[in-house]
Amino acid sequence: MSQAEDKSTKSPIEVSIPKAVVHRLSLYLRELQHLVREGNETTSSTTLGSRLGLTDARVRKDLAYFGQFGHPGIGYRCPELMGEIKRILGTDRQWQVAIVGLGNLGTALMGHRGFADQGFRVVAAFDCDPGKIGSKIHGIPVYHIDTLETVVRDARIKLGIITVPAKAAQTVADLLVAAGVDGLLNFAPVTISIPTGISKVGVDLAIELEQLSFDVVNRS
Amino acid sequence: MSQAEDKSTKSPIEVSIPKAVVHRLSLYLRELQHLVREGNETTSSTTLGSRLGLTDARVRKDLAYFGQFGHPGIGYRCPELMGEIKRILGTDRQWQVAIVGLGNLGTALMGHRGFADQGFRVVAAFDCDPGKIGSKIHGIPVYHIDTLETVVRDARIKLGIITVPAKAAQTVADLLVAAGVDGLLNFAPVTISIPTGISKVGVDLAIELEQLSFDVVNRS
DNA sequence: TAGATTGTTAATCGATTAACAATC
DNA sequence: TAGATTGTTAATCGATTAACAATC
Repeated sequence: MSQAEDKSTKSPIEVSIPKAVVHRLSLYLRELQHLVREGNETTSSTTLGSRLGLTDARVRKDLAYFGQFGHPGIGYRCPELMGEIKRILGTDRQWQVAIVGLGNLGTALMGHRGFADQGFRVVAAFDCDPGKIGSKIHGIPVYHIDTLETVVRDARIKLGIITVPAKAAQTVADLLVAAGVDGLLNFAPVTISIPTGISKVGVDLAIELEQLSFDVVNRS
Repeated sequence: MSQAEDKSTKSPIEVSIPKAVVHRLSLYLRELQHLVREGNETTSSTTLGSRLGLTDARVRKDLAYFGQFGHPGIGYRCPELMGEIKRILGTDRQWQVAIVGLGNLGTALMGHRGFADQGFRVVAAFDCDPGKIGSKIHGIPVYHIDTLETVVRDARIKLGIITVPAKAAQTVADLLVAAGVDGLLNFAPVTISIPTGISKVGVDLAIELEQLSFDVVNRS
């Protein structure tokens, strides 16, 4: 029964991966980037864990979901593990990203250094303010939202960032999906509906402050 | 032994509340705000849950951590429940907030509507660019970072938002803590260390995109 | 070899769901 | 009363931790 167990090749999704694990994968990647900058060639689950407030067992278990990346007695080689995590997260490639809604936040995100650093390139922005359309912000062209479908298709944009007011978010989501994007990052404080097969992540910055507020009020 | 069980008054922290529960509390609050805007006076755990992709049991269980807010046969009265959640989150009051680091993101957050809507008032901003100091952005005064301690104390600022580059984040965190803030919202992509008793929430926007990327690449 | 550290199994812990008596 | 919906208990499910043989 256990004749030809396929050990080395973990093909995409045999077991479904908990969201928390994927999130920590990003944390590991970020920490590895720091470690490399500090001149480390290898690291260990203990180091990685203690820097992030996790147990060493947790780190090893998380990575074990995806394969065997460590070396007993040695630890993990930083560049190697970084490569593996990027491959798993899908950031071993460049993603073309569109931003819709050029209020304060949308405009800021067009120039957000952290996106470029991790392989996300904002290549188009959309708004309906005639004063902005046709201009470039942070070197990125601003288009009228009516041209979204064409521009998104032509530029092979696969991820969309929604920074419009809450009441416009669903409409914009529908537009982006119709234009063929695969995933949406939604900053509007509403739950948007999307077809199955499309991915979605929601970020509500006020919620983060609320979590902080709770913590402050209820700490012992 | 079970004589004088204290049933009605759930005093702060008997059992420690899972983070996930507190996060959903914010989601409930947001959804209740929408429901009220749509003209609903009451709602149910089923409605609330299905709008957020949760089971009704989950909603009731989450709320039960904090008390009995519902009415059997009727459901939850929206304004009542909103009030309770705000009280639990600590957003039944106004918080004075400072932002440190006026790059793209910091500047944008100074005018972020969502913060004000939930009771967070950005009352001071700090940078070290002489071109910005003394000016007002979105009506908020910009100070030199050297004056942080005085300004933060005088304005009774209890929450700090860090939007400086990664390498400056720890220094800024130390400054804010020394000035007497109780909580930090950190947008720099590093783990910052803070004394016990101080609260911290970290947001790395690139991580959110990485989670999206993973989802897109690994969906079935 | 001795020391370090992995990947993985078993034991623990915690969170979620299902079910239902109690209540309006 | 009948229908709706709560708060809560018990059962299930999943994630975390501890421990350790295997390996460099």
